[in-house]
Amino acid sequence: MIQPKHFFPFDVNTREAVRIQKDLTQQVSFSFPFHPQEIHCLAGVDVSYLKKNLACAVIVAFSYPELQVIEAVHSIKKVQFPYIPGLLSFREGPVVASSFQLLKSIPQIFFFDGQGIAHPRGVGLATHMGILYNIVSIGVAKSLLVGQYVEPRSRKGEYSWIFYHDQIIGAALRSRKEVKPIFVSPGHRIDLQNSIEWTLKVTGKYRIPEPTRIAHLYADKIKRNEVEFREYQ
DNA sequence: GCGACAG
DNA sequence: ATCTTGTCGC
Repeated sequence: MIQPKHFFPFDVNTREAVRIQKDLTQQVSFSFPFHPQEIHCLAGVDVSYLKKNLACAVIVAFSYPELQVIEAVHSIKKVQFPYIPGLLSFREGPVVASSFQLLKSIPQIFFFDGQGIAHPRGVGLATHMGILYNIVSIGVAKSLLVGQYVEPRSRKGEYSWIFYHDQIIGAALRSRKEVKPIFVSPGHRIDLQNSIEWTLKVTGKYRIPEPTRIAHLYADKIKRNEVEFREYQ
């Protein structure tokens, strides 16, 4: 299984959380460790809520390029941290960590529902988890947290940079024609250009890339107790 | 002080 | 994130 460098920090307050992020931001890497040809397994991570403070983290692993589901795991856990823009990982990180313990596959790229480095301190959920597990991660958010961008052209695949403090931190990517863009930024061990390219490679006819979209659908099944207990592979 | 603000 | 059906439009 994929082991974290250390256990996810818990019982931290806002000040400590910010301190941790400022420390983590210096550990981000942008060098992709794989040859495009050797990518055969990807994953999508999504967190939803069964009740006000009862979260469910889903991780779905896919074969690439077929994008067939190889494995799907989930864990349910009470969240102990409030939702504060910029500190999402301290709220959802613990549940995601629980799901990681159940994952047997070893995805080479993880897509997260949230920001990568397009964050006030450069450490969004994707980046934080990426560093903690030393995995390749990409942040794919449905809305912007920080920065400014000009509307990208309407064709699928078009994108514009997201600027923050005169720095390019991500891209507003048109994942589907005529539809609101998604906000892509490197999580860890990957650069922006590759983040955009890989996101497009796993994007079909929907605005949300398949990994994250399917993970979200699994969460819906769980809410309706329609979880399939079939063992994958 | 005011407004912004991932999921 | 979540509460929620049909409906307008490319």
